[in-house]
Amino acid sequence: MREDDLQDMRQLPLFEGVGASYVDSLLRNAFVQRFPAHVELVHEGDPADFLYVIVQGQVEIYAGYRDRETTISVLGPGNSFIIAAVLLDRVYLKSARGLTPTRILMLPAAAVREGFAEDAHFARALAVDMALAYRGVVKELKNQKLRSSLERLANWLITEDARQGGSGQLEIPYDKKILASRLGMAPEVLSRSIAALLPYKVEIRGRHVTLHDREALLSLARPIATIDDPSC
Amino acid sequence: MREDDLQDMRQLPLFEGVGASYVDSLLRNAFVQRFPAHVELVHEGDPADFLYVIVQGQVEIYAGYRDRETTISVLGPGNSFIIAAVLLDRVYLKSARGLTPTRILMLPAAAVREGFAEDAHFARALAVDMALAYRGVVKELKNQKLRSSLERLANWLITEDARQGGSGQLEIPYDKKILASRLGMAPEVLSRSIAALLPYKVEIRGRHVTLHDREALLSLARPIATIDDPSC
DNA sequence: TTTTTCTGTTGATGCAAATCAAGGTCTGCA
DNA sequence: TGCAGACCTTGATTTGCATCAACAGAAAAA
Repeated sequence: MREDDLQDMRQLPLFEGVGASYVDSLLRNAFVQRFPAHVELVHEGDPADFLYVIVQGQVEIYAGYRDRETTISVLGPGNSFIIAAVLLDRVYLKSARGLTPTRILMLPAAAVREGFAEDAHFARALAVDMALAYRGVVKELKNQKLRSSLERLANWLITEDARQGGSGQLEIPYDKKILASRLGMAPEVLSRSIAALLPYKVEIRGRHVTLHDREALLSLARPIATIDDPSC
Repeated sequence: MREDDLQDMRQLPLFEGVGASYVDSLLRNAFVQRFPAHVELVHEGDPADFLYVIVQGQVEIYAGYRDRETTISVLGPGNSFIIAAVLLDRVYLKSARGLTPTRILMLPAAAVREGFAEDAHFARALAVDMALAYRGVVKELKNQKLRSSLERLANWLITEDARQGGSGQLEIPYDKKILASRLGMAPEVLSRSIAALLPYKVEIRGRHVTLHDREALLSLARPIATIDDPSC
């Protein structure tokens, strides 16, 4: 790994609070890989050989069944994926592919498991990461089981707006068909749901969204902390 | 805590591989509580004051939104719940109530967090438990997003049969309306789905189920390891 | 016991969302 | 510049599931 790559990697949230010398010993066994867009990085059912950390680009986490496919989440720089499979030494439950060209840090699974046993700070960082991921999925399961398509979209818009600064102006960060899959609906339904938000003063042109009346949208969406608050 | 209670607690999977003296020091701050059926043990949105471990009885984990409610899972003896909230010192994302009278071990959250930092074996046990729980929710999310009601029921029957010994004879371990909520459907839909399984030689009388033709049911359900295999 | 309440089934109906189909728009590329 | 192939939208139709309603049977309470 090149020296300036190393510099970048040390800053990753996963290594926060972990001793510098230990981070470096982990990184010595790791490598950074570039992948073109649309390449499958991980396939569900395969043994978990690596822990992946995104350095650059967007990664879609998805899963398939029969001829169907659904997006579980879309991750960006700083996010890691499949910690649980690595820790338990089992197969991946989800697949992953880059939506853009990506730069990915790959940590050999065995080194991560050893790290968990040897360095308490690293163990804590892994556990915190996993706990956050766990709560994320629980929220998503509640989102799916308790809400209609329109409610999911409305709440996504509000949450995403907040994440992008809360100005009422936001960009959908990926294709609409990916968003539809993430929200658990067919692309056609997303199109129609967007149209259905017109009375709530939501304007969508391409990927750019303007929320002209946040109060109206809020009264439809009715977000609650235990589903929608990312800091909760 | 009484001495024979202590004996029971030391056997819990959560303490497997953890030094006996450390387990005892944890248990000194803990207590075992009995609750009558239908009592709410934990309410979503409340701060996580305790880690709960089921000693006896069944506990329904559920969540609400507006006037709706859904069952996330039903847990039994040996299972713990809300590790992630305790570890992160955040609020519970789900509520819990006993379906039967229960006996619950309650570990103060602060002690658990200290334990994670102080005892590497306990930290590992917690992390493994959390990783398994995480993978369970991921599977459930896939189950919800990728399958129809009928497919979910068919796969549940197969998995539950395997869990109960694989004899083709099984008992539904709780009310059908709880099962319906767990499977993400209205009780009426469960009734009709059961009727729809008649051509597949599934016989249901009350809570007792007989699978007369597992092959036929398998061809409908089409289970896959990354959703249905509990050991994966 | 009788009465009441709860659980589960069945029928009728309405709605949400998937599917099928066609056309328009944008993008990358020859 | 023009074409091929995406992405997205809109319309028509079907399907899956929820809802409403009524009732039977079982369990709990009087």
